[in-house]
Amino acid sequence: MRKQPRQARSRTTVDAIVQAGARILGQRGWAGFTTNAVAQAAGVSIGSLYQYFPDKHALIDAIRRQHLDDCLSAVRKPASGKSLRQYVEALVDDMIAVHAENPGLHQVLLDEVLAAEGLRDPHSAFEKAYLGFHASAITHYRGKKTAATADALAGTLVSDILDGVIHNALRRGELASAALRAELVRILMLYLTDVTRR
Amino acid sequence: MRKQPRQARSRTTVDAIVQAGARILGQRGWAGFTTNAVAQAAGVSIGSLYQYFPDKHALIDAIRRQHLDDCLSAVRKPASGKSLRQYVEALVDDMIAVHAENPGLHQVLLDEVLAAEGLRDPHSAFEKAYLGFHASAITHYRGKKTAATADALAGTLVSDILDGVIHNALRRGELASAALRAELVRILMLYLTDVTRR
Amino acid sequence: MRKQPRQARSRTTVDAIVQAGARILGQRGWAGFTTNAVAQAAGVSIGSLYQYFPDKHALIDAIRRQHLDDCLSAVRKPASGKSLRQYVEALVDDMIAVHAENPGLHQVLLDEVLAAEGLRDPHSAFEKAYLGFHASAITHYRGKKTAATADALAGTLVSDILDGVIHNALRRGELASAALRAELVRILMLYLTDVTRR
Amino acid sequence: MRKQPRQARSRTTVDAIVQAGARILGQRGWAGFTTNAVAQAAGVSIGSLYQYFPDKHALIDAIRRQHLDDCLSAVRKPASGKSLRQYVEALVDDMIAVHAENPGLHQVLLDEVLAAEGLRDPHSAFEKAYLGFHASAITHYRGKKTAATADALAGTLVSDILDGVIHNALRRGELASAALRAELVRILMLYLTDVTRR
DNA sequence: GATGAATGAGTATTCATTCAT
DNA sequence: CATGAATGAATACTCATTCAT
Repeated sequence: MRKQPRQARSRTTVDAIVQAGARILGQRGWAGFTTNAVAQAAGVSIGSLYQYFPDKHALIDAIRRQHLDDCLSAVRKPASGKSLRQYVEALVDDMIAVHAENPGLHQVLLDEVLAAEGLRDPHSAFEKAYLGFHASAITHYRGKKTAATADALAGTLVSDILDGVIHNALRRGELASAALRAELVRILMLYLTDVTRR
Repeated sequence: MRKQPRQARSRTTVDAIVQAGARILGQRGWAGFTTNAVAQAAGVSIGSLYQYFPDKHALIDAIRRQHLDDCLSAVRKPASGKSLRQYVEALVDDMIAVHAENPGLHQVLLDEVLAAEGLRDPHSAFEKAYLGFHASAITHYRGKKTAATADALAGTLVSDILDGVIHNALRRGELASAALRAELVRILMLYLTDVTRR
Repeated sequence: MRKQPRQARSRTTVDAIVQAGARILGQRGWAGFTTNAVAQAAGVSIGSLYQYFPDKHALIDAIRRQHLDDCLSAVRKPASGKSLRQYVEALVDDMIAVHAENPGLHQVLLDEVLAAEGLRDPHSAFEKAYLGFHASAITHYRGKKTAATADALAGTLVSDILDGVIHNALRRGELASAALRAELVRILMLYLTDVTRR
Repeated sequence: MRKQPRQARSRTTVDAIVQAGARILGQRGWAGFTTNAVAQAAGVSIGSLYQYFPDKHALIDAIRRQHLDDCLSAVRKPASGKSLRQYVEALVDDMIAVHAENPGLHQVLLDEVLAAEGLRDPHSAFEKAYLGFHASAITHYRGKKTAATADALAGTLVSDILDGVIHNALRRGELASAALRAELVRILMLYLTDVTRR
């Protein structure tokens, strides 16, 4: 960001811009996401937008950062005290909930923005943290001996399966399907049971 | 297409345009995909491009059509005569192979183009055919009693798992990983064994 | 024209092009008048069109020449043997008839083409001939003493009045109005009676 | 217009664009009237032009609107207090004056723009107002009984005669001719005297 | 701090014209 | 003679970004 908002007033402005940006991105997609449109939707002049964000890129980053934080909190919940089934069900339900909230935004951020912006950075701090949480949950259920590499791999698979299934369900408008939710739980149970038993 | 190429010469031109378009889309992404850039990369004047494609959209369509045909042929292979394990291994290997060929293009076509073009049609003829092949393979391994709905759901899950895992591996540059390939086979075996036994 | 059509076959081609051009100009206006469109409408390749007409300009010229010849024949009819009223009525009726025939073409040729092409040459052979016929008719009705300058001026006025009234009636779609025809006759009678009496 | 100019600065810009547009249209005709040319002539960037006019069409409209207002004011002068001769002379002189001012613009707006833009709307508010003024002046001179239809027709004829004669004089570069002016007055006097006496 | 007018490089698209076959 | 594929200059229009007020 170009300048840190010091007064409460500008704090509000920045928030308005980020929120308006998220809304526009979700509703109109990448093509409709223009800085002028965002500024107008935020009820702010284009000049003000550029006072806080040096360029379009920075604005996208801010939107994504906020979005990823929301996602992260869905997998950050500790596994301890839950059975494997309870953990998997909570995980699936939380991920579905996060994506159901603002479907458009999720899709665009993952689909368009990453690619369009050339920010496909697969080793971002976020992704590391994200996959790390999955891995440590698996380690937790394994019990005796540690198998860090195997758990990391399994965590990645779990994440990718969730991503693939939810993402495509979103595309097909079937995210609310109970059958799909049950099948997703079943697959992850089969896989994680097998992994933690090995 | 605006006009059918009659002479061999123009057939060549059209092919060159589509190929150049696919290359540019894969390498520079949606943002770098301009009609002028494609024409230049194809070694053709911009006028020639518009002689065959009425607009940018039509060119994208042609590129996608060709790409989807390639994808489809990976799952069209009959399951009969193979054990479930053989089928799954072939499926995984074929899908990985198709995506390894021109990584960028796949990602862009799935990620950006669908969204940017507003063509997120989840009920396209292609998708129906694609999911249909998965479902019928599952039916094949089930044996006795038919369970069309369940097989369709399972087929969708298989497709989405493959998509999620391969897609993200592509992003991380780990598509060639043997460990990942093995894990993918394992998951699908676990799932399909369970499904066909039920 | 680039080359004189010698064989009957090419004579036909040239005619087809000119007719197709007139049709397109009348129907689609100046904006829709493209060389490719004319060639296609004429059932001829664009290459053939350029074999006979060096450029678009030459094609327009040919169309106009033909059209002006049609117009000219409406005022070329001799005045002798008719009363002034008979002459005026014939003149008005002929002019209306010529314009009613292919309304679009007339309008475009006068309105768009002249200006668009920079061919506003007010001293063209055609215009001289055209105004000359008007003037000599007036001289015919004057009787005794000649007044060449005055007759030329009056001829011009008659021509311009006809042009203005018919042209605007065409625009308003009221060319068939009997009231308008009567009023036009009345004006010209009033004027010419006054002129030839002076 | 796309956006209302709020600051004085942008008011100036809009005026400059409209004036430059009128100048270019008059001098170079429809063909030379490109948005880039207008912007350059106005000493303004092409972006600024599009900030106020959504497209070329809107710019033309603005130019025409201004022009028609000028024309209208020439026939809006009340007839009361003048003799018929005085009225006709004033009318002819005003119309000639209006057209002499920026000859090219008038011609292009009437000839090319109307046709090229498909705006040949013969029942525009402007035309109605315009013809209405002519008609009411005639009614004024008629005296006793009203004859609305006849006066409307006569008004149309007066307008068309003026249009035809002035328009063609402009084409021939003879708009300043005193002889022509006298002849025009004579015709209108003959006609209106006859009409109002009936 | 906020505003919005101004900028101009860049994009899709058209169409008159040429020339190899 | 005829064809139509190829050309590319030109045009309308967008949008990220700057800066005077």
